[in-house]
Amino acid sequence: MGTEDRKEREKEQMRQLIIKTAMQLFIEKGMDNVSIRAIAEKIEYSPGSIYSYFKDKGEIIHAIHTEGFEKLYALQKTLDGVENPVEKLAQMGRLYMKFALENRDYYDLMFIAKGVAEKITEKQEWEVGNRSYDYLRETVKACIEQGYINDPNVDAVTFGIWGFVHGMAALIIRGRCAMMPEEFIEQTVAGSLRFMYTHLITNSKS
Amino acid sequence: MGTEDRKEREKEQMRQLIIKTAMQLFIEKGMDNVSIRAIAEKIEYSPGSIYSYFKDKGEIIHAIHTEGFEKLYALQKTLDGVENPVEKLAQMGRLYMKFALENRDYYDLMFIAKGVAEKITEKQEWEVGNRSYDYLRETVKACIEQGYINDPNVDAVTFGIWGFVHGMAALIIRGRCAMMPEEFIEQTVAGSLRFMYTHLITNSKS
DNA sequence: TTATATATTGAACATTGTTTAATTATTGAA
DNA sequence: TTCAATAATTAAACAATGTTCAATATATAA
Repeated sequence: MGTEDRKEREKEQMRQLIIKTAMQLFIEKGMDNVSIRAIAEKIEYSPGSIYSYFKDKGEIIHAIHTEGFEKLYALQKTLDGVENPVEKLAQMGRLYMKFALENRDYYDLMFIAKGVAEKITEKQEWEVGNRSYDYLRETVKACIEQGYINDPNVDAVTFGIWGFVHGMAALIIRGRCAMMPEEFIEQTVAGSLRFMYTHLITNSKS
Repeated sequence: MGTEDRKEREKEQMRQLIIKTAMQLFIEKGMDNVSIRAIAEKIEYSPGSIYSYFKDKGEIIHAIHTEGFEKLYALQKTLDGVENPVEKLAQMGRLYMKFALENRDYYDLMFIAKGVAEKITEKQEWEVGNRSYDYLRETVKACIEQGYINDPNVDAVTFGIWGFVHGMAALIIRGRCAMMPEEFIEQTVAGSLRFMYTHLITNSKS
């Protein structure tokens, strides 16, 4: 009797519906203005019901968080064919920034928001994130090995480059760019990325 | 009759007491676990009283936020005597990172936390922050003018360097560094800063 | 059909920021 | 000093939050 299986499937469907609805509301009303009650109302269930599908609100957020990492990794994988590691690094930087600015709620949850990382205790939970980090790290490693980056410390360079792109994204997303007019941000970021890749990498090969 | 003045002074004292107490509790219990009631209890006042000194909780947080910028700028000013702009930039990076990691609650409020920047509508409120940003910008400008940095776009370089240091700080403070063991973080950051300044600046003069 | 397991509900709880009417304390003039 | 006016403080209440739980409805298996 496949009843058990169907039940399982329905449960998973309900979980997905909750996640989807939560994300919709996140985008619509901002991450901090979405209550369990609002999610429940939108799917026409009682607030209490949510708790038979998720332990707490944090678990919903964490599910979205994981979804975001899937999306980001999928984007990174589109660079698989790029042979030159420097070119790959440059493209990855632009791609990462694009992802961050076009999916601000996802990005916020993944890399900025409080109370998300804190609840991850099992190592396996970080896997989706580590996968993306390793993708960057391998590219940096190739740059070093092929003499494009003149620094033997793979981890320091990788973390630095990640920090560089994340830093700009985070400052923009969290509204810390009052020193420049809104319409200049995009070109400034583009200039920063160009500056970084031009000087950090190309120049140091000579 | 100096009664008016004294009243004013007492009011200011009370404001300071509230801010001080709030900051204490922030450090003690974490920024998100401090309620108005907790602050009130600690200073042995009723919760309602707080509201005759601050419009709302955001105003308390904003006061601490401003205090943080004063501290940071004071630190930056200790570099006034450094003549070589590259040296100054390198020291500023280390100093900034040190400030961030040793005053995580302040730093969080200043550059990461939500709902702080959003409430700042008057331009003058950004002054404390802009002062610090300009200090960095002037140093970068000097580096460019003296040929240490080979890129004419002052704003792009400044924003990029800020993003670079902020990015690492933010990732650490918000617990996104699970890919490396805790005890490696410090040396990795030091390595990243060194990498940045070595390659971005010194090399590009030639 | 009936008993058992499951899903869902709505009310309740504690905690939050905030408001407000009532109370208490303080002040300046008579 | 006394007393009215001003200011400061309080306690109670409000609405909204995440979460729990006993009661109810539904679906399943015998």
